[in-house]
Amino acid sequence: MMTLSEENYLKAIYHLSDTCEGGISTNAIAEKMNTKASSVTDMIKKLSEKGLLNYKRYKGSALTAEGKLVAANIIRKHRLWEVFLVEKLNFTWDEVHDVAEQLEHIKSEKLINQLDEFLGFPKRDPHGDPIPDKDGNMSDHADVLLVTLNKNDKGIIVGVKDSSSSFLKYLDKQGIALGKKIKVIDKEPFDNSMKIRIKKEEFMISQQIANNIYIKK
Amino acid sequence: MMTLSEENYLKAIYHLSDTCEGGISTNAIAEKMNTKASSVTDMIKKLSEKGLLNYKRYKGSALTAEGKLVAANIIRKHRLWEVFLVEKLNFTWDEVHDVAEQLEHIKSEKLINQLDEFLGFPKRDPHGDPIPDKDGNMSDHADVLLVTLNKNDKGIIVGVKDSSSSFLKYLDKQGIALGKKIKVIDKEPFDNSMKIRIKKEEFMISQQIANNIYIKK
DNA sequence: ACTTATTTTTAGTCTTGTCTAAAAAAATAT
DNA sequence: ATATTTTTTTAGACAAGACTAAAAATAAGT
Repeated sequence: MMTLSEENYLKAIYHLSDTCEGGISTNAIAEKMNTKASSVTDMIKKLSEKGLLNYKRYKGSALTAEGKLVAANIIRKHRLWEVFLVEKLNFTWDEVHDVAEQLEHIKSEKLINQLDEFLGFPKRDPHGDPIPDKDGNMSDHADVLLVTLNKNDKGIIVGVKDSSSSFLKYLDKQGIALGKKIKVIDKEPFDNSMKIRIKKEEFMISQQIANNIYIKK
Repeated sequence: MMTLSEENYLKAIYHLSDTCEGGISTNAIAEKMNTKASSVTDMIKKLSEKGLLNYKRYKGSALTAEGKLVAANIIRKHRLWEVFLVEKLNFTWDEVHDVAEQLEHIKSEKLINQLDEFLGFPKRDPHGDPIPDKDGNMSDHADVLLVTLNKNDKGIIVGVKDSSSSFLKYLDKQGIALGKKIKVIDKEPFDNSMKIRIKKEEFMISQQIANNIYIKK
């Protein structure tokens, strides 16, 4: 049986593996977990002994197949609960994260599979992130970041990279939501800011914003 | 903020206060919590310092008003989740307890109030136990145990005292469910076993069974 | 009342997960 | 190549919550 802390470490390492290739550094984990490197070293030893990750002193860590499966399962739970909160309990997409962070640790196979069915086997969470299946497989974010589009390109908004409450609230205010059609009216080469059109309305967004929105072309 | 362990102690003491009047003994708590008396002493001190219960060495413990409120809130969450599991996720009434035991510790005011609304503000959980409102008030079990009925008495099954999986499965097998009309055909004075009728069907039940079923006359 | 039994508390230890401070290994710079 | 900086690990300590063993307070028995 997995402790709460172990689960959180696995999840963090899984997410870090997405961006960085190769072994994950102890410091990177410490930063993500808001803890100290020495604490990470201890936990890494423990997870390593359990066969959930591979690690040699002073080299980075990498999840084993089993470790990945456990992590994907936690993420599956997190994202299914997020769908539940938004679709059934009227939460907004910027409110769900903290609660899902708790719910993801509830242990019951039946619970999560029934929840999946109850929600109609959703493929994405409210932020557009893919929901892994029972075996940890999920449709990749093959989609592209808005910032990579050029003048006159069109697409559909399918996800966000940053799920912070403040970012999501900004999007709500601008009328930027998943599923909306978007067209790049103009792009400023100097700072990569762009003028976009959503539903007849045109406005400017900075590169920082465009860098956190996924588009399906 | 309340730890998981503190919450479980409060809940246990709250439940014990239902049956026993007066201060709850350290040993009684230890037994209910499956732990040792010495551990209970430590926790009692902690809860006492937090103003959640009153205690003097070698005397029993009793929850303060605030302690009761906290406990009732945990029970509220537990029972609402049980309703959710049975009504929405197709759990049977003997499967819900362990999962609800985990879910009851999720911290989010909004979550529980939205869940309450989503379920249609239920008044009872799947075992017939009353669900406290936000202020900790709940309709009492003014109902009577089946064992107290006499020959030819009639009533409606409204709850169970024992919620163990084995007991609930036995009831399912016998066709004994909440809401069913019941009539006492005969009662054996020697061992208090009774012959009862539910839906034209008559059968015998022992005192032990009759002692764990609540009836509304 | 005084001895015996029970209950409760204290004292000290253990585990998990954290921390700080210092040592060791690896990476970088000159 | 050697000195310096950065990263990682070790060593030792601490808090929460549990345990065991023993002491202290209360209750019961005769």
